[in-house]
Amino acid sequence: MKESKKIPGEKPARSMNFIEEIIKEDIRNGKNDGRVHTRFPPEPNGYLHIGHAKSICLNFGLGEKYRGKTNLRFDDTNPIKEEVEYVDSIMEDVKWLGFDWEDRLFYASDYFEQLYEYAVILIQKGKAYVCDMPADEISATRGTPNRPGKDSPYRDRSVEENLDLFIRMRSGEFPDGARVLRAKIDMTSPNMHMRDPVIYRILHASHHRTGDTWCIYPMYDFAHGQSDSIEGITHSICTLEFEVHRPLYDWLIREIGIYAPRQIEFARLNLNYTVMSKRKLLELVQEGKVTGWDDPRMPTISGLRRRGYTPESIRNFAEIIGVAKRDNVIDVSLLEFCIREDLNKRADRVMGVLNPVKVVIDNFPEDRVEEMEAMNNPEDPARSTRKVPFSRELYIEREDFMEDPPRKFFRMTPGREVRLRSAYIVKCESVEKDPKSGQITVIHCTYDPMTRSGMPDSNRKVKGTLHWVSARHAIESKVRLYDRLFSVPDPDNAEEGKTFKDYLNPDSLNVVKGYLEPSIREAQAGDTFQFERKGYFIVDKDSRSDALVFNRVVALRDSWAKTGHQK
RNA sequence: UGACCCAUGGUGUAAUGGUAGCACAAGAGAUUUUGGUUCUCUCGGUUUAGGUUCGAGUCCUAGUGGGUCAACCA
Repeated sequence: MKESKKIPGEKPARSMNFIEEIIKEDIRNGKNDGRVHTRFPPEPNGYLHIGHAKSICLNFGLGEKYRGKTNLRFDDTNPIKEEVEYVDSIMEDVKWLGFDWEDRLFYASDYFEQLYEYAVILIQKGKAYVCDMPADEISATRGTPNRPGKDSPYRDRSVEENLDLFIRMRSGEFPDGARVLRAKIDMTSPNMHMRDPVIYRILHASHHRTGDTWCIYPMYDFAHGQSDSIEGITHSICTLEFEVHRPLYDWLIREIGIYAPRQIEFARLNLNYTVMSKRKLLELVQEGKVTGWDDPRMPTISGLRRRGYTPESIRNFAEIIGVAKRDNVIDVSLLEFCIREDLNKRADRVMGVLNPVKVVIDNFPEDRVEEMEAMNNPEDPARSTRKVPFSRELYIEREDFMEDPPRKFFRMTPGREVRLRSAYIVKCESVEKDPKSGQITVIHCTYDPMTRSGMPDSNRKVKGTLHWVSARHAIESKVRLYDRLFSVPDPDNAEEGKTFKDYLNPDSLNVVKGYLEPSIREAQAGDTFQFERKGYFIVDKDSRSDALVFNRVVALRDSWAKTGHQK
């Protein structure tokens, strides 16, 4: 049966992923009156990363696509790990990605009273009991995936006793760990999560929102599904590892007798050459392996933002990688493709030399300065042009000159003409070297005055075009060249005796001095540029108008370097 | 000695019993005042064995491989 009936708001561009299929089917069947309501439920115990971005784009994207709603809900049931700093950063990141939860900002802690009442319902139904065993005993009697667990000796307490004990747990009568509330399900279930899971624990800890109001806190399993239910979530989308929780999710909602959302699991994003666990990212931050959660090498959203990734590029990335149930490792080159594609259209071009060697145009008058007109973005002529000063002494990239070049080297070499971008065609006549090191100190050239850009002779065919900057007009600035944080594709998979940190790339950051054309002076933090022939760069927040700081977002594709001729 | 989930080019992801397609990566060429961009082309895939069917990537069974589950974390 092939029905090609379009659901309003649906884009025909891409085929549907399995979650969209499910939603489409639910809409067709009139489930939830055709309503679609999702949520993004982070725990505020760390910064969001690109994997969360996938989930955010999925959940909010579904909301947009099916004209539904998406809530932002903090899953804040563990006061020991959670902090306001994280709440703030998460909201900033979701907003920055371009999503809007409107008036639907929620916290699981908003529901603590309701959740408590749900627990009481369970107790009254004889479906939950207070267990006095210490944590290690509960663990020991839970069995293993292969072996069934054993009933707790407290399993058959009366409803009255359970109620009394639970009330006293709440009132603070017992110390941490003294008792827990457990769901009474089945200690022999093949699913460990159904073996009388703990649903409330005693924690005399101050909560970032509820303060000291509570000393018992619900566990994830007892908070998440019920919160979904309270908010009227129709499709509760989470990652694969929660698949085994789904029977418990459904059981609790059924036993409490409340609206039942549907949990759907998808495969989380993995990226090569990085790590994606909050714990490991936290470790890198705490041990100073990076400068912070927003270090431009981090896969965090704040890190990518500081690196120069745009929200559009990340959303497009999330779209391109798709959504499925099989484990996946995405190649970082796909992420890089997405940002290059985006920045190619929007970043203005500018010339900057990162590893300079001096060029003297011997037949160019010493005191003359010419203003060259350069296009800001050849992809978009509407972006107009700018002036770039040209003078007798220039810098070019040291690797753009070779005295004794390999074949197919199109750049400057003695006796051969090359074009200086937006300026003149020049020819290298001689070089000066440091007698000790043999390193080239000055390249002497002559220029052809008839080949200024725009003149007829400038149409002459020359092999190479080089970027340059007038030495005396150059603006010196700090340029941070970033590379991948890890030197191996799968740092999580450390060999015996090593940890992921043993695979940190020692060359992930290389700070150099850049000599940039003067038009860059106006650049503001957050502005992105293409340094022609080099890559995309963003003005960092550390930048000041008299001391510019750039981060390299990503280098340009370099098909010359790939041939292996280089160096 | 378990339960559950997953299996399509190098990496992702489509194909909803009827021509295995797309993107990235890789390679070749064209264009180019960025060795960028753009354009063209090439390479390369259904985990195995059975079964159902006129027809199977798709359905069934078994195997193999991978993943998840034994916090009072989420």
